[in-house]
Amino acid sequence: MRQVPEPMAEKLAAAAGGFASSWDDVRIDDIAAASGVPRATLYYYFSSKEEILGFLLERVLNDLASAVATVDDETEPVPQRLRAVVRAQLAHLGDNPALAQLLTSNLGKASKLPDLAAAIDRAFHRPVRRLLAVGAEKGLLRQVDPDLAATALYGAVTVVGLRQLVFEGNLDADAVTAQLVPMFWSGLKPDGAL
Amino acid sequence: MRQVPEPMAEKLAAAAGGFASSWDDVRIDDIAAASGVPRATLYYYFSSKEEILGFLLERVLNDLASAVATVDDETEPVPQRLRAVVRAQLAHLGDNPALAQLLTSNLGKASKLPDLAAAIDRAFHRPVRRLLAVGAEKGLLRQVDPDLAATALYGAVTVVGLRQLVFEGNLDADAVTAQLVPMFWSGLKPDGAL
Amino acid sequence: MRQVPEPMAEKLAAAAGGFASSWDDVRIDDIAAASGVPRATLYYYFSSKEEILGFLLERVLNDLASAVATVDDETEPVPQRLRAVVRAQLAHLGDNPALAQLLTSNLGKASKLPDLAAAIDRAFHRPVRRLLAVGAEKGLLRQVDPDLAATALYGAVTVVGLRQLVFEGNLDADAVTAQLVPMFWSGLKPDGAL
Amino acid sequence: MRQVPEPMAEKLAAAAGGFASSWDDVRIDDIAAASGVPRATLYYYFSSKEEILGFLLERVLNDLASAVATVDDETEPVPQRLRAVVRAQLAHLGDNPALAQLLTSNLGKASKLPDLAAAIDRAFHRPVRRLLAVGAEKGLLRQVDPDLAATALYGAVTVVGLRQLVFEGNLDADAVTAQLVPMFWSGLKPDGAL
DNA sequence: CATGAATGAGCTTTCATTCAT
DNA sequence: CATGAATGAAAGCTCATTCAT
Repeated sequence: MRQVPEPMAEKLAAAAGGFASSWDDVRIDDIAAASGVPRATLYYYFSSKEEILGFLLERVLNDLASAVATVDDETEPVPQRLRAVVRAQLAHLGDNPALAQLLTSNLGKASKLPDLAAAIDRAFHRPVRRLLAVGAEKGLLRQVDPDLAATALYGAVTVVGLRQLVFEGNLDADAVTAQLVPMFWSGLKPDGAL
Repeated sequence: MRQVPEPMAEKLAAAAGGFASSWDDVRIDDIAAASGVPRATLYYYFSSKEEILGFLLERVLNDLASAVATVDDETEPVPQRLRAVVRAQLAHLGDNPALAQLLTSNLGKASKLPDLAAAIDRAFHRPVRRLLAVGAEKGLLRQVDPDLAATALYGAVTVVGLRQLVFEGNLDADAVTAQLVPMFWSGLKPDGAL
Repeated sequence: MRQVPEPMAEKLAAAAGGFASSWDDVRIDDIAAASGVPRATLYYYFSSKEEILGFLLERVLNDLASAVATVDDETEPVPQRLRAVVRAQLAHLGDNPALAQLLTSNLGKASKLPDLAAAIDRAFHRPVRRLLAVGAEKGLLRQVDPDLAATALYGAVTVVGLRQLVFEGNLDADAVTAQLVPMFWSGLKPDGAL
Repeated sequence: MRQVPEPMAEKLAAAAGGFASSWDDVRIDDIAAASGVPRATLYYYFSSKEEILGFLLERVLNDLASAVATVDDETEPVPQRLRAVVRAQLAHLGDNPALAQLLTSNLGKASKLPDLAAAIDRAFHRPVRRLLAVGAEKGLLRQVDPDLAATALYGAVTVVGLRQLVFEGNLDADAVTAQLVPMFWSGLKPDGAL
């Protein structure tokens, strides 16, 4: 894969907005037409259609990782940080609905896109995992396996987010955060129960 | 779609074990070869490849719905019922790893398989949603949007379950339940905190 | 490669008449159009374009081998037999000009068509080699390496034959035989010379 | 076609050593990589890929023509001259195995490379044809059509030579000459026969 | 009811070639 | 003079699907 010129990367990312469905249903011709980049030029920069998908997904995941890093203020208390991270992830889903669906619809291809798993980890799991580890260390939260808990949060956040997008058409990050975070923070049990 | 003879349905379900990857990467020939059902015969029963996927997924989801219904003892207290339902879902994932991955990898096709969304709802969302509604009604748990909470649980359960399957190769339903359910029940906050 | 139905084999052989040039300049579409066999059907029977070439060439070489076997009367004296064999080869070239050129133009692909070398041996080299071996054994001709001599005859016959086809447009097997065989039989030296 | 700088010509000729197979299987990129001449630079000097082939083949044929002219001592008797010419042709084949194969594998393109036929004539046919004409004129050899005989010799020499190269890996020009020339000079008939 | 044979439609990919620098 | 970047124009091939038996 050659170094992709930034204007072209942007054209592709913009075009990806139209590829909500399964990547296999998207033809190279569609990508070429939607992005304005000639088919053969795509193959000059990418060596396969799959590599284009990988490029798009990694790009959006890197964006998310940056966004999360930006909002995560280490001077804040852990609960607020957790809320901020989740909110950033939801907001990002809401801002990139098509790419988010593309990501979810193509997790099956993750094995063929080895870097993808790492990018998902960087964008979703790692920030949460670290937060949980720090919190647990300081006694600021219950002892849980940070890995499993981070995965559970990832699943909950993405699935809830996508569901909103699919059924509502848009995603109000604040509203969803307001529901989701307390559920994770305080649990389902009624106040006062064990 | 004609009524599929049960022996053939079982052959297909068994063969599906090999189709972990994206459904589009599976050729009709592969299905025919793996199941022993001649290609043209598949077309006698199904009208398209997609219909085969739908059949397989609905079948496994109906299994799950039954399993969940079986373990959900309405005479038990809500927390135990929640635990039993989650455990049944995880156990089912562990027993049908390939189909579980097939399901997750092909959520993107859900729009083309309208019955699929309903089957997922029956198997995953509805039992939890009802439990949460009942619990909330009786004041047995915190007020949460049952729909959103059920979705969050669905996401957490399936993503954690698949992650175990992919990384560990198998899924210990009891162990994962023991971690996941308290996390949802009591939340992440340390005992005594608000 | 599936068993090719005879009608289709004939359509292909007939169509090959138009493919005098390099095989690489012939597109699958051309073959489909010229033979009336749909492109996809060609791929049902052959697994690659190269396999089609191999099929055509082996077919014509098998024809030639049969023709040679038919005219080679073992009760005749060796010189007459040699003449008959060479004449049959030239006549065959003349009857299948396009395939003959295809054969010669694609010797470079022989390495990829392993059976081709064997078919050439059966059709051209072996009959001559045997004749030379028999003749030499009986003292009916000069001691020569039968292998090399057969190769030399093969080269002379095919190159002369093709040259006639290219420059004259047709090939008079009798006339060419009448020139070529004495040259090989009596040599270039003048009568009486050493 | 621009005047090709000699260093580049040599690089190309050297690189051609790797292109034994059909010219169509050689990509411009391969030529660029093997010769070290950038792809676009090739297009600065040649106007098409075919022109590169033509250049290479004419170059080697001109070499051969020179070599033949050098060894053909007009003061020698015809038989010795014939032997010397054939030996020179075989030696040249042995010294340029890849280009020799390239030439033979691409005779089918001769029609598109009009100069090629002329170059083959100069290198292979003409010297022999002239010798035969001179010999016949002086009664030094049997009356044969010089054109046909020269073609037969060309076919025999090149096919035998290439066969040696392919099967033995190298070509002992003296040994092959020692077998081939007597066969052409004295024929296959046993001494004393008609 | 089941199937082997056949095919239309369309895919990804390749590669010779051009051109701005 | 020389070249990296870019692309138009196919090419080979695949595969879901149909159909005669």
